[in-house]
Amino acid sequence: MELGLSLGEAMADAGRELVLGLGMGVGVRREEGAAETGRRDHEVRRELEFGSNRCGSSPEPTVRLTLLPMVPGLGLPWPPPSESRHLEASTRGFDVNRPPSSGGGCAAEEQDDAAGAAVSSSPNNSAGSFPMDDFSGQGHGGTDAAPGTGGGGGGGDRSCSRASDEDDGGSARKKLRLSKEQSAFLEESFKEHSTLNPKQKLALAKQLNLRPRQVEVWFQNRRARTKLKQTEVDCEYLKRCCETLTEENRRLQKELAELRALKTVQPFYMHLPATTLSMCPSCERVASNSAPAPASAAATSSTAAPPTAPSGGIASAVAATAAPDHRPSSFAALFSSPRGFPLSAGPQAQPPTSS
DNA sequence: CCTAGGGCGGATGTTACTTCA
DNA sequence: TTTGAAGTAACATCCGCCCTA
Repeated sequence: MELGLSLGEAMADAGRELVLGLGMGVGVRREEGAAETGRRDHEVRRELEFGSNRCGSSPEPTVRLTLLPMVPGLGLPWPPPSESRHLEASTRGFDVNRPPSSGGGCAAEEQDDAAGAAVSSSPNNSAGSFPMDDFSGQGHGGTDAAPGTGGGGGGGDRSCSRASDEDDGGSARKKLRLSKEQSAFLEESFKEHSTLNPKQKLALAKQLNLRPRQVEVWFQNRRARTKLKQTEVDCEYLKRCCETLTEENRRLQKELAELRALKTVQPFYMHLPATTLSMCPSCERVASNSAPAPASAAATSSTAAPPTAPSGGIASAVAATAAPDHRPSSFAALFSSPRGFPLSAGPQAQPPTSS
């Protein structure tokens, strides 16, 4: 038995289909859809908040976004399209990954934005420094707004104090650390657009005093790690689905056996007024009527609407079939959600257990 | 105080895909 | 229609940095 789980639009965006094999763990089959282009701009909203309410194992705080600084002029970098071109020609802070050049380098820096990203993307040049003088007084000191990492001595500000005085000609690639302001702004931007078009990338790079390549890399890593976390959450959820379905299946098998035994021991049960059960195709609930349908009622009821007290004897069994429980089976409950997969709700949105 | 181990995150290289001339 | 270049996303991986036991 294999259940094809449609994971809803979000998973479709991710271009994969998860196949849940009952009792066999979870297999993830990837399908890199050919129709991926054109949907990239629409997959923003599947960005998830991996907060503590999402998954207990996920340490990523969502409150990080609240650290977005009140920086004047730091709006999101994609104003109406008419402004984008203007932004490209707008003021730009000096390139953080090169020594502050005397004024003659302006032309070269403009080249850096458009095509020069590759030029400056060598490991040597990745030694970034983020003066970030634009940001409200964070800059160099230990007055880091982030209270969390006391030992860090100022998170992103580390990079600010580091790179400018480090060797730029060294062969080892330097690890820059984006400042909290930069990270927060990138996060905010990522919530708006999980992918960037070139204009957005350039605008964001300008505003954050980063190279476009850095912005691009940040978004790539962010997508990758978001997807990784999402995959972990998905797997966890599917494991639980599998467990639930296995338990349901076991219970139904047991119940079927009991009913069959009941049928053989007490044949007069078949002479009772029959109750026909039918599965509503739309809601997957069992409906009953009094139409005479001998011989099939027992089997139908055993598989579709298990009585709440299977061993309660004939009376209880008949009562159960006459007044069927409209609680959907766990299977239906699992997949009756319109999305089919509670991506936004996370594992805490457990399907109702059958017990 | 020192250190090993692990996690995080920025960066790089590769591959596959799409678009366009 | 075919083809090659360019651009980009996805992915795997590297590795510097920081935290913690």
